[in-house]
Amino acid sequence: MAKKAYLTTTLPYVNAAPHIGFALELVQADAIARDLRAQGHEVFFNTGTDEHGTKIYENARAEGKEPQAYVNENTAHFLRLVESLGADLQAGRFIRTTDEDHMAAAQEFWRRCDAAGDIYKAKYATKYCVGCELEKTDSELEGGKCPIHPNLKIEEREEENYFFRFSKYQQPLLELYERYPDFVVPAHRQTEIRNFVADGLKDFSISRLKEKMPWGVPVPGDGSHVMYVWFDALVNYVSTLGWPADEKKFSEFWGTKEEPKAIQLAGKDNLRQQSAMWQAMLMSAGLPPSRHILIHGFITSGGEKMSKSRGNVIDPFEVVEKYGVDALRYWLLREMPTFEDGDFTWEGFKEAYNANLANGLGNLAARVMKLAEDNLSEPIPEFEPTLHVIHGFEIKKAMDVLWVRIQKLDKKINDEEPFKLVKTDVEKGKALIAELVSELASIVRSLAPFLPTTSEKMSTAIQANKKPETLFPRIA
RNA sequence: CGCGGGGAAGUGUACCGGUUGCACGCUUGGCUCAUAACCAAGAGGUAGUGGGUUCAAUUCCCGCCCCCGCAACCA
Repeated sequence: MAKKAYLTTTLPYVNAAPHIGFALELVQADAIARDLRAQGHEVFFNTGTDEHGTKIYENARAEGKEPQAYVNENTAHFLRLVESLGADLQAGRFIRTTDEDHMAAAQEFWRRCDAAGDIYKAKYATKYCVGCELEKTDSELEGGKCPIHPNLKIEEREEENYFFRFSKYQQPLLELYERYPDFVVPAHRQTEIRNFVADGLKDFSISRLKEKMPWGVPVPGDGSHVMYVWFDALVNYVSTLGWPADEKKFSEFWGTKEEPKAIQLAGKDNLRQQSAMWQAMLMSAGLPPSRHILIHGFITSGGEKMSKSRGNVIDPFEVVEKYGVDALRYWLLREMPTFEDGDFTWEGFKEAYNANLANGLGNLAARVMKLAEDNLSEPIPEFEPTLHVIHGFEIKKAMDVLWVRIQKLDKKINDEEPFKLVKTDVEKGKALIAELVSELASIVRSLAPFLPTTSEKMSTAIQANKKPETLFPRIA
């Protein structure tokens, strides 16, 4: 029986168009999933969309739409992104937090936390701007005033909310980090979260009054509240596996308390939710923790945060349309540091594309296969089996190794001049060319987790002993 | 206030205390199988800043400046 593995992205909130940052997370997850498959694992790949909450409710109303219709439209864009990036959903799921089974699972999850004594009602103070007719968070206020209505006083309002006993899990969380020093990757993120937890935890609110915001999962046993959006959203990581109904599937992929297996990806802004809050929720519900939380950085654009007002937003679809999926995948996986921030500019993208895809990989494939096509009478016998190439989730480093091999192969051709050798010593020349092709084949195999489409094309060319169509035309 | 990360050739990055390495870009030379590609050589950095420890610091310690994330309800 194949070993089972589980991998998930966070679920993007569908109140805006898909962001290139989510493309990064998806592609990283997909590369790791493919690498795990190359190791013989059966991988459950999860991604999807987060569809409840205030922002969505308001946006839908602003557009005069029913919330469900609104999220249906927006989710379609995310689904299209997943498909156009070549993320491999076979034996996985694109989950939506409005899916029936997920909502039922969220309610069951709530019941278990409640049964564990971790949910209680308390007063919750909110800050309300009469001008906006909205509740405001501290980070939305400037000097205690609403930046849009600085003349109006912020009103303090109180309401009853359900709270989750986060504070109870301080010690268990610290033990979890102790037990798995590589729980959060990279290590400095684990340091960060450990310090945060060690500083003390405050219980957090997990519901909203339904009369104010009905767009959420109903709280079990209390018709006047809905779950606060991310309590419901986090549960997707287990509901996607059919939890609570399918115990077997759940424990096979998610793992057990003795052997947790789930690998989660998230951006650095999500460290706390994934590696502390969600883990505490799992403990409360009596479920095994995750095994790894992989934290990636942010993509800036021209050195600045992407934002509509700055007009520097990079649209992942545009990159794919212009240069192809693998060009974008390449940039995200190798030009972007795996765990740190990276900067996208079109000039930088083009430079990297020309240097490494057109001149590097593409040109090498062309020169080797031209030699093969002209001089070998048949394809090389067999490919060597694929070895998995990503170690410690260091995607960029794994790719760097491949590009060193590309460089070496180019050098070998220059040094040993097979194009001359075939003219002076046919047999030796052919043997050398066959050697070059098999090294290319080996590189191609290792490339599959990162650039699956290109790997496929090159592999076809090698098996046919034909020079492939231009893989990556140079960008002028 | 606090927690975490980072400041190095034009740009992006690696490293253990002991002549700063790599990639892209640039200059020159070589080759012609290849996508004006490939290979070689070269130019280019007082490693944010001020102290300290040391025979010796980019690498360790302290102060300061600047950038990023978190700062608890903002997916």
